[in-house]
Amino acid sequence: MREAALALFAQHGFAAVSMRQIAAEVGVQAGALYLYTKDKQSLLFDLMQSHMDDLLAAWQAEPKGDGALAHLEAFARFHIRFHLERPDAVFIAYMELRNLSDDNFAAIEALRRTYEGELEAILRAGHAESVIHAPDIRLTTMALIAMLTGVNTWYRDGGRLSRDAVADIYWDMVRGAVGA
Amino acid sequence: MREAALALFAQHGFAAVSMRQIAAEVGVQAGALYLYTKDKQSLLFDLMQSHMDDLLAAWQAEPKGDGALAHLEAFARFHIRFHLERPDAVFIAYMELRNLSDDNFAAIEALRRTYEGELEAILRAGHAESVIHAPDIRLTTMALIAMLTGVNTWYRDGGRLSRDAVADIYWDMVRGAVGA
DNA sequence: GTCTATATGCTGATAGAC
DNA sequence: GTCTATCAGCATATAGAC
Repeated sequence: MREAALALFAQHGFAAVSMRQIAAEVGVQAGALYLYTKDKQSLLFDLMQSHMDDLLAAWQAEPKGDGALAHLEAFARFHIRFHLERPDAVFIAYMELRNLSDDNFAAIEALRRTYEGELEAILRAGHAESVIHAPDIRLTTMALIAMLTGVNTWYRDGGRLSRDAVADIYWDMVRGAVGA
Repeated sequence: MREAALALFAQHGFAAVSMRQIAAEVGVQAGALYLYTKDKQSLLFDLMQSHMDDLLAAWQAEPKGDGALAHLEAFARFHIRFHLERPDAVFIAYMELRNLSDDNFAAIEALRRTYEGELEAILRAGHAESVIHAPDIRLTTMALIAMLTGVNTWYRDGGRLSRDAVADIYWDMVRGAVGA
C-alpha cells in the first residue's frame, strides 16, 4: 500500500489521489486500506517521515573523510546519490508539505532542519578552517541544497550522463560556489 | 478572481481548492465564476501562462550590459528580483505542472524551456569568450536555475537580509560555480 | 483480513429566474 | 451579470457479513 501510494502521490499529487485509486493499484477494495492506515493523512505523514528518517540515518552511516572540505564533498555526493535513488519520495517530501496537518508539518519540518543543519555545520567548520569562503553560511546552506536537490527535476536514468558523472560536475560547482 | 485563485492555489494546491472557495474569497456564488473562465483547468492554465509570459517579457526588457559575464550577472539579479516579487505565481508554476492537461502542459513547458534557453545561451557565450568554465553547459544551466529559484523557499520580507543583499551573495556563488 | 454496502458531504459544471 | 437550484458523481471513512 505504501509503495502504491508513494507512486500515485508523486505522479498526481496527494489531493488528487483517492483511497479507491490506491486500493485499485494494490488490488483490494478501498475499505481494506483502513486496516493498515488510520486515515489518508496518516498515510502521507508516514511516507514523508520514513523518507526523512532514512535520509538522516543514511547520512549518519556515510563515510566522511577528514577535514571540512572532504566532509563537504561527501555531503554533495551523498545528497545527489540518495535523492536520485528515490525520486518519488523526494518529490513528495518537497511538494506535499502543505497537505500535512499542523502537527505533522512541524514534525517533518524539524527533520528537514536537522538535515540542513548537517550541511550548515560543515560550512561553518570550513569557514573556521579558512578552506571555505562564504559571506553568509545560512544562505549558502540553502543555496547549495536547492542546487543539489534540483538534480531530481531533470535527471533521468539512461540519459547522456551517469549519476557519478553528474555528481562530479555538481561537486565542482559546489566547490566553486563556496570559493574552495 | 485570478488574484483569489492564485493565492488559494499557492496555499492549498490546485486540487485541494474548490470553485466554491474561490467564489467565497471573491464574494460571489460559484456559478458566477464561469462567466470569467471556461472551467477550473483553464483558470490554472491562464495563471501559469500569464506568469511565464510576464517572465519572458520582463527579461527581454531588462538592461544586460556588455559581455557574457555582465549578461550572467544581469540574469542572476533579474531572476531573483522577479521571483521574489511574485512568490505565489512562482510556486504555482513549479508545483502545479502535473495538474495541467497534456496540451496545456506542453505549452507551459515550451515557455519554461525558452527561459532556460536564455541562460544557456549566456553560458555558451561565456564559454566561447573563455570567461566561464563549465564542463557541461546544459547541466550548469539547470543547476544555476535551481539554486536561484530556491530563494523563494526561504526568503521572507522583513528578515535579516534585504533582497539586494541576497542577490549580491547569490551572484557571488553563481560566479564561483562557473569558475568566473 | 477482505468484502459489500452505506453515511454524509463536497465536487465541477449547468439551467433558468431575475 | 449574478443569483438559486440542481445534476450526477466521487470523496473519506465506517459497519457489519463472511
